[in-house]
Amino acid sequence: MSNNIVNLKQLSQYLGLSQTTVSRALNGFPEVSERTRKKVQEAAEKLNYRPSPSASSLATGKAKIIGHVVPVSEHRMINPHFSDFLAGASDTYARAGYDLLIRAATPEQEADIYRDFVSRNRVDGVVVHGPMVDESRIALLKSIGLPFVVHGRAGGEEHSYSWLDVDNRSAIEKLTNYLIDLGHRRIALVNGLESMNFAHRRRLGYEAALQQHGIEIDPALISSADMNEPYGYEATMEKLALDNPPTAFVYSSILSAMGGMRAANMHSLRPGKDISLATFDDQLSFLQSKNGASPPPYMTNVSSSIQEAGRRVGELLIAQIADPKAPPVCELWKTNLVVGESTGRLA
Amino acid sequence: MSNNIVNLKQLSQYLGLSQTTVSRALNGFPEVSERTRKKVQEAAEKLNYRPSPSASSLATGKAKIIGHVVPVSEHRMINPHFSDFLAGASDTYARAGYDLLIRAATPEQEADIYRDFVSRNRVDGVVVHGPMVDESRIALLKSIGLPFVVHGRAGGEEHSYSWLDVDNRSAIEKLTNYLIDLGHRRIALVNGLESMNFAHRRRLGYEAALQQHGIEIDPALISSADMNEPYGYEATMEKLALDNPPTAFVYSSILSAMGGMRAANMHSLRPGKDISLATFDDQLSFLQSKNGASPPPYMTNVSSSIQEAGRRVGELLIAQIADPKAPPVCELWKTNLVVGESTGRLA
DNA sequence: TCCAAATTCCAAAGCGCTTTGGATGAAAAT
DNA sequence: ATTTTCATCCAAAGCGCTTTGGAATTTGGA
Repeated sequence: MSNNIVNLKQLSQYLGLSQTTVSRALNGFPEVSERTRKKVQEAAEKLNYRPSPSASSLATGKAKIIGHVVPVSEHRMINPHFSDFLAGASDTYARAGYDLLIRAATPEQEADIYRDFVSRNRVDGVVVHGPMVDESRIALLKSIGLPFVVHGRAGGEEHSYSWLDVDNRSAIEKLTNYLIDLGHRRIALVNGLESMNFAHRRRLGYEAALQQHGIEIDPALISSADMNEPYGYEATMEKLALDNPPTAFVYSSILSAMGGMRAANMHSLRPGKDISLATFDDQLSFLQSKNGASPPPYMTNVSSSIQEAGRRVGELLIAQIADPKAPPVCELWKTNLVVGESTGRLA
Repeated sequence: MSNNIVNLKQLSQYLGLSQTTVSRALNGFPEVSERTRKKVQEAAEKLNYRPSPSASSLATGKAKIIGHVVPVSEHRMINPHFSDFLAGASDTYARAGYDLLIRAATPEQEADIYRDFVSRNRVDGVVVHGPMVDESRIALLKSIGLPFVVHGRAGGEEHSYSWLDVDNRSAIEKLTNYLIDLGHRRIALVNGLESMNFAHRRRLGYEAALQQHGIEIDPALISSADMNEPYGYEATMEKLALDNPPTAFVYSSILSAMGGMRAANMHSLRPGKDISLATFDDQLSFLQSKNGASPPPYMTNVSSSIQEAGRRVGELLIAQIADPKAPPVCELWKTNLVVGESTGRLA
């Protein structure tokens, strides 16, 4: 097991060739004969040659790294959703020879970090997480020319940059409509932070469904916050305590839906009988059983794999880095309604 | 808003100084007068100078990056535990001017990746996740001289490298003893993968508690697998179906404990009355309410913040990188028993 | 006043790679 | 046999930073 570090110079001396030729042989350039190329490759293998990333990055201006800057604010972006996204993305990156770099930053630092990234090419591109309704990063990234793909999308002109999003609006509309079809009229929405675009769109879907059926929108039935279990619990408890409580709940995340289940248990309300619960499901892996049953298996949902989204966003970004002039790619993923046991006809 | 990229050469020309002096002024070397240093700093600020990471990395051999290689195997390491750990670690890194790099790898690739990391200093150090009972990475990292800190620890000689671990054995022993004190004799252990060191130690703690009270260890009451919700559910259901089912359960993770709660509900067993559930709790943030109540709040547990662990491991690693000759630091974190409502005296 | 010791600064040599602009020799064309 | 091509290969110039080994200037002691 030799840990000897060999550099290009030594390798080329060993081979009796110039650095140029060795470099070209290794990087697949055509102006080197196949015979030499093979010889070079074998020697590189044998001497355990590995090019220095900083040196080649310095020479080429390419870092072979993709950046993720995650806000460290009140609403934490590093959560189970994020790790599942990463799991998908990092897999794509690894296959393509890219590394994944994470930088924690306060929202105020974020712009500066992008500048830092691009000015000295620490990374070749970034993925933008959690676009807001009022999003400023996109314009910034465009202006400084750093390749990026947005997970989600902003409002406004949508085809001027690459993004991958779930059709949040129609997903929640579907879910809400289903509950209405079951006879429910008092339907609560336990939403994510509505300053974020995805939550905003979900709200629109919810409202559209109600309006289509002439149901009045009751602000008391809607809440918006960072999606986690305790929030789902609190929001559900609160609404169940109303004089005229909802008979059905729509959750923006499986995490808050779990809190909702807990609240229902607390009130001895049986999901699917005394109360109906439906949720958007990101197919978080820690809730996934090997045999593929969607858990909690009895929960009515619309779902979309955030891990697959990570994988795909990675692909889009790498493609864009390879060809920065290519037109932006926008993908809108549809969701399917899966009926579980947590919803039932209004008694 | 100038995005002009200025390099050292241009900055020094602008200042009428040599690159040497400018570099030294910026990096706080003593052989430059305070007056020039101030002038240089102001100019750097004004021209928006940012040193190129690849260039300085090439020149110094320091990457200012910390690596995390995560296995992409059957048992996914990228899970809510991991993201919470990252949240802590990345915060430490950001403060110290380090970036966090993640590389996904199959277990077979892992050794090769470490070599790759060190041979061309892509990273300055790594954190080792999920040490196994039979751990080979530690010896490897020592031999190639890449600074590392282990989250958890391996067996064998323990003070030859830096680690931070929870006292898993005593934690689970405490939990089990508590259940025994409540009168339980049939106690199940829903453990993590026992090829991993932490789970192995937890098993030892469980067995120790039983043995202290002369309770026979029943293999049928013990299971070991990747810790997630469905597994917790399945394992619990399975054991409840035994002829002589357990009256209490110890879970290795809140994730599987949640599955256990679901199974209990399924059997209409009221936690704390008909059945007792206790768990190890990593204080995952998505289960944490703002006001600090530990959720599910009614669950008896021993807990330790994995996010804090991430923060601390980051500190240890950065300290070690700064002074590679310093002796290894080992921290063993104790846990406290928190009695909730999910456990009760055996009826 | 003069010389030794600080103090402050600089030119130039790397770090390890890529890439430009030839050079060399062999094969093909005249 | 002489010129043109083509296929191979190479020397050397960067990429942007750090750092070595002095040089120039200032300071302080005799």
